[in-house]
Amino acid sequence: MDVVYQYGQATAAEVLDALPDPPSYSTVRALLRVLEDKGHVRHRRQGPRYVFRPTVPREKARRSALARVVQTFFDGSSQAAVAALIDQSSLSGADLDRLEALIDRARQEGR
Amino acid sequence: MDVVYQYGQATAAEVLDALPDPPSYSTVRALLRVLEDKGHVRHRRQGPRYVFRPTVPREKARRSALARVVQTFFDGSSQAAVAALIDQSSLSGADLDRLEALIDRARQEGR
DNA sequence: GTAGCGCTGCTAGATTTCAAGCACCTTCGG
DNA sequence: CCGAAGGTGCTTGAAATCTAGCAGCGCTAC
Repeated sequence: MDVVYQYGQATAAEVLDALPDPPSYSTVRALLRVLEDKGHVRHRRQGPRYVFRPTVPREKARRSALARVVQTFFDGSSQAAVAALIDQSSLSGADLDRLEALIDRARQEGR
Repeated sequence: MDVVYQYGQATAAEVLDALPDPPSYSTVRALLRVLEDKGHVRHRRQGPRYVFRPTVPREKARRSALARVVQTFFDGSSQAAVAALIDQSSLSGADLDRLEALIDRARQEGR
C-alpha cells in the first residue's frame, strides 16, 4: 500500500521494484489481487498492464497514518509529534516561516 | 508492534485486548513468538507471565515511523507533514506557543 | 502479417500463519 | 499444604500466503 500511495498509482512491476527485500513477481501479483479483494485498491487496464490505485484517497489515508503514529508513539499528543518532526527534519528558513504563518492562522481559528 | 510500543511493554493478554477485530489468544502468542524470532521484541518473565518489550527503543522507532509517513504521504516534505498535522490537530494556545518557540530555536540552529 | 516481449489468468505445491487443545508450571487463597 | 486460576510449551490441523510455471492476450517492431 505504501508504494501505491507514494506513487499515486502503480503497476505490479513498479511495486516489485519499489519493495525492499523484494519478493517474487508472482507474490506481488497475488498481493495486489488480495488488496483488491479487500477493497484497498482498484485496477484499470492501461495498455497491456494493470494500474492499481488506492480506493481511499491519499489525503484521508494520510490523516489516519498521522493519527496512528501520534497515538502509537506520542501518547496521542500531536504537539509532541509536531515537535519531534520539526526537531528531526532540519527545515529551511522558508519552511519555518510557512509553519509560523500556519500557527498564527491556527491561533485565529482557535479563538 | 503498535500495541507494544503504545504500552511500552505488554503481555499477551494486553495485546489481545488492545487489538481491534481480536484474533484468538493462541494467535497472539504465536505472533509474539514470531516477533521475538525476528528480533523485534524480547520478553522477560514477570510472575507467571511474559512481558514483551520492543528491542528498538521507542524514540528510534518513532523517528522511522515519522520518516516513513513523510516519505509515503508527503513526498518527503516534512514541512507539508507538519502543516497537515497542525491543521488536523486543533492544538491549544499553549501548544501553539510551544511550537513557535521550537521554530525559533530551529531557526537559531539552522543559522 | 507476424514474431517477440511483457503482462495477466490460472494451477499447484511449499511455506507460513491462525487456531484449538492439552499438559505442565507459577502464583494465590484458604 | 493443596487446590484453583491463569499462563506458557507443545502438537496438530486448517487456512492463508509465497512462489514457480505455463497458456493466452495485447501491444510493438519489422
